[in-house]
Amino acid sequence: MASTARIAAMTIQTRRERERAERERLIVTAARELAEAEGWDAVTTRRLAAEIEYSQPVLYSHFKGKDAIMAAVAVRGCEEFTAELRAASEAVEGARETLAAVGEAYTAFARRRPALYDAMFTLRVDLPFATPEAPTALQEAFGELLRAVEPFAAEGEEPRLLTETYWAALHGLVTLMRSGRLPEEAHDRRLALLIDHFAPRDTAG
Amino acid sequence: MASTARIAAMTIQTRRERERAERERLIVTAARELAEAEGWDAVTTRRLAAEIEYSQPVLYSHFKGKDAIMAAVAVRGCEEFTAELRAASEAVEGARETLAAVGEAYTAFARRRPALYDAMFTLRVDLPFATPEAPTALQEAFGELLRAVEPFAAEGEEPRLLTETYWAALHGLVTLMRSGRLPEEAHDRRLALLIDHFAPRDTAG
DNA sequence: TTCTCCTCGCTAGCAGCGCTAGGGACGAGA
DNA sequence: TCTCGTCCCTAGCGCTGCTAGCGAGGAGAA
Repeated sequence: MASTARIAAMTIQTRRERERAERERLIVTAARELAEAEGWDAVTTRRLAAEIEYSQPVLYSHFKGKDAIMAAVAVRGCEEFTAELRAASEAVEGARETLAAVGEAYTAFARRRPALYDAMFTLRVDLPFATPEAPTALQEAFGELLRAVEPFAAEGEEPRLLTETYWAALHGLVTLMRSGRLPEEAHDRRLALLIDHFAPRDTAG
Repeated sequence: MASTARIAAMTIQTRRERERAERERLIVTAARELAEAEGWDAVTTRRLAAEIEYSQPVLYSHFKGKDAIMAAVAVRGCEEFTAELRAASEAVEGARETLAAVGEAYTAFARRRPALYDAMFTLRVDLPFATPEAPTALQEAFGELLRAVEPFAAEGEEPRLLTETYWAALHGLVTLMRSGRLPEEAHDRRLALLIDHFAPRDTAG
């Protein structure tokens, strides 16, 4: 009896935990969809609560605050992002082609999923970066960039730093364009220039 | 009599316009100082109104809204920014050294005046960019960059596009670092790598 | 000089934000 | 069946950007 009672208690608890986890996923998905559809400004706690058909305080029983929800969306986004970079790099042969493919995949992702990109790389969000505690997905995304850039690190250049620089350049292109500070129409040519300068046509590829 | 009356009216009107202009400058300066001291989040209309010792609605008689105030701060910032880039480029000789000096001045400005930099290049602000209507100061800043990058445009490369690309790279370095996504400590080395890739050591400079 | 009008800056308030305190319903376990 | 504990909701706080509408005070006319 005692054992069945404990088993029953455990199953109930298990079910509750399962339901809670499900609801948490629901929150993250809703936040992401709302952000992608109408931008992060439209993602208010009230709106999000209405979307998941719960009251506002429920959000705070899952996440510390709005930032934490955005961070969760960002982590999910990183997984997709990594997959796309990987697919792009695996679809081509040669170091130069890989660098180009990754660069194109990067900017394409940012333009296709601006809200996701912002959560990951633009907005202030309490996610650890560039430390061992950084989310795995994030580290893997950086790893994909690293694999593409590494072949072009000259003697004595640290591949990590070169990758960070390439990443920064891609990020700059994307953000300046998205904020209207660079005209969209020349994006492909700017990207080509960038790639040319990291992978000169007469070397390595 | 009629003419003196009209002259008197004109001087009164002139004085008022002068006072209005002065107050407008006061608003912009206060906004800038507050932003530099405590960040843009601290620049609320109430706080700003208190700072200039007027009530909130006065702000709206000068500017359409908070965004317009930030845009005004940004324009002022551009003037300083341009001056710094110019000073940096004039202080050195040689194309490569100029490119490096401008790059360093750029990132140094962004790190020393983060609030100003954000208003100019990061935050959403209704300033026209990359069009003939863009503020003169902005166009001059770009011109300084262009002068530095131009010598490194290869045959058939458009200097404007190459400049935009270099700008984007600098912007990416700065923003990723400022948001904690790139470690500060390696900034100089990343910047050096970037410059190396835009001005190869065995050419032009 | 007096009166009228008009300009200008104020008080007060709106809708919406992120976030939280506290109570009430409902189910679990005795 | 009763009690206890969990969970979620209502209501509200202090803040945001922004605005309507009034009242004082100076400008211009008589």
